Amino acid sequence: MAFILLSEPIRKYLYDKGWEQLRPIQIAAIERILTTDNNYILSSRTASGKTEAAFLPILSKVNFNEIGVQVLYISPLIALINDQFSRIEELCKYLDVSVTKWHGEANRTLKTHLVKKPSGIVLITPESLEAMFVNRTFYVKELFSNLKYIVVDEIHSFIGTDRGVHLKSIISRLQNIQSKPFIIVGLSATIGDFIEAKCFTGNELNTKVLLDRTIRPINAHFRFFEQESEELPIDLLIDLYFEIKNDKVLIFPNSRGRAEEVAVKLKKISEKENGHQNFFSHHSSIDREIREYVEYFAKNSIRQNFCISCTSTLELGIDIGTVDEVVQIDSTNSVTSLIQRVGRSGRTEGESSNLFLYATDQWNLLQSLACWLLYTEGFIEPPLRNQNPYDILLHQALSITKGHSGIKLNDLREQLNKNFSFTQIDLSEIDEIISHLIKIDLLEKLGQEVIIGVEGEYIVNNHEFYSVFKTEENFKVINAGNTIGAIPFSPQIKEDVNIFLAARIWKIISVDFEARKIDVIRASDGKKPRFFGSGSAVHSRVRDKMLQILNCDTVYDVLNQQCLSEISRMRKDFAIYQIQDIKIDRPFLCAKKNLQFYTFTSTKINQTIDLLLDLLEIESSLDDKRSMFEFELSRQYFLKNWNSISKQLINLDSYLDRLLDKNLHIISFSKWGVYLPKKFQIKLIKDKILDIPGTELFLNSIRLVGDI
DNA sequence: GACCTGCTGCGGGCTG
Repeated sequence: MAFILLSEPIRKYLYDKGWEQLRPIQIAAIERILTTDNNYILSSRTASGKTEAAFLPILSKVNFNEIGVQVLYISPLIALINDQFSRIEELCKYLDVSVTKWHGEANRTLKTHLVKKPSGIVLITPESLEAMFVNRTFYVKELFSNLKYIVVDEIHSFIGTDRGVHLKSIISRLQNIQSKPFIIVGLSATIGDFIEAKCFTGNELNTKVLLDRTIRPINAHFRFFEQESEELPIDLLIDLYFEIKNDKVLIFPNSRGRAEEVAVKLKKISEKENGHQNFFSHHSSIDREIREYVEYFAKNSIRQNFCISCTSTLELGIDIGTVDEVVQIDSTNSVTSLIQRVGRSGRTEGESSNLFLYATDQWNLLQSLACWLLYTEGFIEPPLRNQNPYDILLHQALSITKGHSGIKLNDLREQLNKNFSFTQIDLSEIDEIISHLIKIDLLEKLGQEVIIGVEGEYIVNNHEFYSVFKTEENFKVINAGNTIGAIPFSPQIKEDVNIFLAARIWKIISVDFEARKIDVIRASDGKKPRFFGSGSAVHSRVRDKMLQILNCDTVYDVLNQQCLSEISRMRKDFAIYQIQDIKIDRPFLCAKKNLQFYTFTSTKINQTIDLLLDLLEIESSLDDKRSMFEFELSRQYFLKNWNSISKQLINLDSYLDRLLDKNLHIISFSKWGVYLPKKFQIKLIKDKILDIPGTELFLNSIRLVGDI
């Protein structure tokens, strides 16, 4: 059925390709896209043919003889655009349709060709679209006012993020210049909840989800090697080496520094054992060319084995070919992340694949097991709902004003008000934000018009303006004129120190603070580089599961003997609290020197409680990995205050108000939030860092058990 | 001891 619906050239393409059958998601997509005008979210795991599922029917349906770009493909990564370009171009040869890459590193001459004769398909990033709206408002209309389809790849990576709100706003602005609305097709990995995904099109009711839940059978193996120093246990590395030496492997050690440590040390072991030398590291601090070489090597090594030690740079769908095994060292912070990483292995249809989960301490073992169990139960964290994106609205207000080279105040208000990315924000709030922008000279009012103000010019004319996320400042690492990568400054960076980078060892020869350059030469021993960063939040379901594991006697067959005995040691430790009901009982211990309180709840709720304790001037320290607070107080004093803590939630606004006076740093997580009126900064902090309703529910339902 | 993502316009120098 599906095959017959496709146009003649597309059928020829399939025939030439020798595809004997289409995948389920492709059949469903072809039938629906070709026979309805709905928006669609195509959801299935990595490498299940989602790109073709979208493009086979779209290319069959669209008449490319019309003037203007007909199909716009939006991707979160340049690397993905380059990957997809060759696939889409191959398809388009059958139709005589032009395909143009448009991103910061794409060929300018080809971009100019497109502007002269707008047609066919364009592959672009959200930031490049933003830049076009800002600098070439006229071209946006010429190019994109006759669009038929927008395809958003890896849409899950945008959902619940600032970048997603930004992209939604851009799509809304594009929809505004059409005479007939375009259709949106989102491509997504398996996600927990589709409401937010559907909202991405601006028309939830008219957006349908096509879901292929088929998952590959995974054999999980847990291992435990306690880490006693700063470095990974050598036993762990040796055990790991013998597990992976004859395979194609991805290792996720959770940080850039550790990724380097793992790559360098495994390579050393392999040297001794006369094994292969294809050990690489892959993360944001490694130069793009070197990363591309690693990806190229992996994709093209049919016979040779390899091992890439990486961070989340290899979580998204960059094509690296077949991977036999995935190794996770210490726990992911979410089930979502675990699913993404597992999805990278065993790309051959019907084959089961191996997952090794190493832990270097008890709490990582417990969290890792909790994530794995939730994964097997089918739980996935629901995406965050960004209810109050005042900061992104502010950014878009500047973008629209700059793009129009001045705009009537009423038009600006109206454009922001009808933008479907900001439906939660009232017109009166938009007015307040615009007035504030005028007050701080980012905008200037001239009669009925607003233009970019004196202070605003610095902001909008900087290339940092096109993105809504912040980036750390880096020092370039250079060896004999070749860039190895770029790392953020840390006290460790000084002459004569040896560091790992790009799976090699380097000695720092000189540091140029002015030019932000580090010169290095090869060395034979050293230490992993240090990186500082903020962590990500753990969902309360993961913490619930951790407590549940501690409070039962199930013997999990994925655990080896060592892991089992660690878990039973923890169970023994927690048995003293005599937990009856894991939903409400939370362990409380009066130790020799301090009080300990285990919340077993989400990172956000912990952070909110931490703030409430500050407000009450109760000194405490939060260890979020253990989900535990420690206090150096008497039990009586703590309990007296604890009972009234939830009442303090109403004082949070005024407390945050005072905090913002003292310390602007607390809003610095938001690139554009720093320019908002204080009232909105407070709302933003409550929305993004804290969880007020969750904390209220938590505090009102739990019961302390143990030394009570 | 905690991740990742993107980037215009303009001018100068060089090549064919």
